[in-house]
Amino acid sequence: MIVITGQTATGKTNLALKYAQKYNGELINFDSRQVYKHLDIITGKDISSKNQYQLLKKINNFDIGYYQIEINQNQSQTFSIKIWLYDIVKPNQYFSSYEYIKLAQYIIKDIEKRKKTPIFVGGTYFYLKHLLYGFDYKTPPDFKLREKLNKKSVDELQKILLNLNKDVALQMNQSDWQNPRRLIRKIEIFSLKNSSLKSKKEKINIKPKIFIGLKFKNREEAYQKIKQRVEKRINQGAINEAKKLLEMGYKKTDPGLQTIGYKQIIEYLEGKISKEKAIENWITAEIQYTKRQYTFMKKDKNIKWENV
RNA sequence: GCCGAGGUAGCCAAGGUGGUCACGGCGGGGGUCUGAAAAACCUCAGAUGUCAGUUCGACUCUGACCCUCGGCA
Repeated sequence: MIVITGQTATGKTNLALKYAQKYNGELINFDSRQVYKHLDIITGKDISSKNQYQLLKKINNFDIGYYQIEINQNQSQTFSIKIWLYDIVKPNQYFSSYEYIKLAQYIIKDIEKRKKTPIFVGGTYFYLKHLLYGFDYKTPPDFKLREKLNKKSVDELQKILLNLNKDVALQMNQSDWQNPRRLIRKIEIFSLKNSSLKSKKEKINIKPKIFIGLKFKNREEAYQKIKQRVEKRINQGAINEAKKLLEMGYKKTDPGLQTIGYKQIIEYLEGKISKEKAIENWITAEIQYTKRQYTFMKKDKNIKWENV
C-alpha cells in the first residue's frame, strides 16, 4: 500500500498518479470534502466533465464507485487510472471517519483482489490516522442528543459531563475542555443509554510501503500556490457551483458546505462581503488550514516529508 | 488657503474627571485532536503620528508641526 498525504495544494494527486503508473495502482481518496457529490470545483476533484462516475455498489446510503481518468504520458501512450471514494454521499448527509474506514477497507480488498496497488491520496489526516492505526469505535452518534446539546453553552456542557463522568471530564486538556464538539461527544459516549454498547475495536496497524507527506518549504510558497489555485477555481466557476448547490436546496449549515471556499462564497452571495473580500478570505482560510494540517500530521513519525 | 473631523499594534477598533500605559475583533506565531475534522477549540506576541510645554505624573490637557478624510475655495 502507498499513502500520499500532506498540505493542501502541494500536488498530492499528481505524485500519486506517478506512483499509480509505476506500481500498477489505483487511487483511493481520503479527503473528507471530496467524498461529497457536487462539490467539484471548489474541492478540486481531479476529474473533468467527460468523466463518468462508475457505481460499483451501494452500501446503505453510500455510493461506492470510481472515476476512470486518462493520463497522456506522451503522444503514443495513455494511462487509465481509477480514483475511488469520490462522490459517496450528498452534501447534507452525515459522514465520519467510521464510515470512511469501512468503505476504504472494502475498496482495499477489491483492489488487491485484482492484484493492483492501493494508493491513498488525501489531506484528511484524521481519516488516515484511524485507517492506519485503528480506532476504538464504540458509540455511534446520537443526533437527537447532539441537537439538544448544541443549544447549550460550554459552561453547561462542562457541568453535564462532570456529573456523568468526573474522571474523564477532569482529564480533558485545556483545549478540549472548552470545545463544545468534544464535550458533546464525551457526553454522548458516557450518557447512560449508550454506555452498554460493546467496543468494536479492530486491531489495525497498517504499514504503508511508501508513506509520503508533501509540505510547502515556506509560507511564501504556500501563499503563491494557494492564491493561484483559488483564482483558477474562481475562473472555473466556483461561484456558480456554490450558487447551484444552494439552488438545489442544500443549506449552508449542511456538512458538505462547511468547507473552505463555500463558506466564503456564500457570504459573498448573501451580500455580506464583496467578491474580492471573499476571495481574500478564501485564500487566508486555505493557508490557515495548511498550517493545521501540518501541525497534526507531523506527529506521525512514519511520514517521509518532501518539500515543494 | 480656510472650516470641520481624525490620527491607538500589519488591518479594523473601544476608552477615560490626567495616576496599575490601554477592551475587543481580524491577521500572525505556537498548539489540541478516539464516530461532525477543509470542522471545532486552546494559547502566545504585537500599539497610543512627531516635537515641545503644563504637571509629582500625559495616551488623555495646551501649542506647533506632519499626515488622512470630508466641506468651502
